[in-house]
Amino acid sequence: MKIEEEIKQTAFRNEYHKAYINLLYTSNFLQQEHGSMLKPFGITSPQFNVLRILRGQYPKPATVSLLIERMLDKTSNASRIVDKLEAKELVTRKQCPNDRRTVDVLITEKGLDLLKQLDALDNDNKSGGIYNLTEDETRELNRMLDKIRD
Amino acid sequence: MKIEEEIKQTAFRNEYHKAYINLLYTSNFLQQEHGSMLKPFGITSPQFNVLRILRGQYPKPATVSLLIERMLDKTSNASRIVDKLEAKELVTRKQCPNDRRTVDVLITEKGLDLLKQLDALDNDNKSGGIYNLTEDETRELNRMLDKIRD
DNA sequence: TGCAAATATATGTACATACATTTAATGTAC
DNA sequence: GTACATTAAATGTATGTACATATATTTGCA
Repeated sequence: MKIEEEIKQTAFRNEYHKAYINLLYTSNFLQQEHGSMLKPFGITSPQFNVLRILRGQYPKPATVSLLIERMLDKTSNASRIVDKLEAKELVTRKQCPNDRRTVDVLITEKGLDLLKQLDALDNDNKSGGIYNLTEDETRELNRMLDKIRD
Repeated sequence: MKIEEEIKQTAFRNEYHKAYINLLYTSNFLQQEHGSMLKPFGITSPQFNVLRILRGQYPKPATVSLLIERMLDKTSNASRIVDKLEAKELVTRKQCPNDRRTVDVLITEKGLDLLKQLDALDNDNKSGGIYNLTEDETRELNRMLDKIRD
């Protein structure tokens, strides 16, 4: 559906304004879809992102700083997301002996298992959303998005 | 900066995955920029969006349902955003006499003034962000985003 | 050495989001 | 015209975001 119909606005100031709204709206759309996919598994989207970063490091631990550096939303509160993951026993947290200011966060077996389940789902789901684009369009989209943030 | 450098990830599973992350990241980037522009004026981004919808209706009032229908994030909580705007005297709220379930929300003079100030800022700021694209690119971006949500 | 600056994480607060539930008013079927 | 479903808005609760501040530790340098 065209963005005009989605938010029932017939006219935008110009093509740029429309693209701006469209970008935000589409991002929300994708995040909500992803969120409802994760819901049955008892984690939220930010929690999932942190788990994936931790798997990328595994079997090494990650510090909270490293998580912040790699999270999509840099200003979010990594400490509290790790709190939630720790409560679900998907990660462990212990003070690092070398530098007692930092904390070693490590994904658990349970966390790795959960991600494995979700990987399987992802592989079965290569249609819709971003997959509506051709590979060429996807490359073009990446180029334009990088340009927007320049 | 390329998305790989932004989140310090050297490899993505494929171009689609990269575009997905890039879309979410760029949307956050734009929203944060916009949020800090609004901050000195004492309103948040969702509050601003509601004000704009109300100006679009002015001098007619809008119901909360209409706000939800037109908001970028459909699942957000319009009632509570209107609470905040009412506390700042940017909108008024009164029960509708025809249908006593609904509420008439109306932007105040103070609200209209605030938007006018922000309009001026917007006009002085037609560079950077989405304006890094050419107009052709912008049309192409709109087309691709609509396709993603199909 | 001693002490200020820098760093790593955690905490506090206001606001927003996601989603379930509640309350009140209206519409509709019988 | 009463009973039940529907609709509109508000409220409750858990989580996340944005930003300021606090606490502990380490670093660096006078």
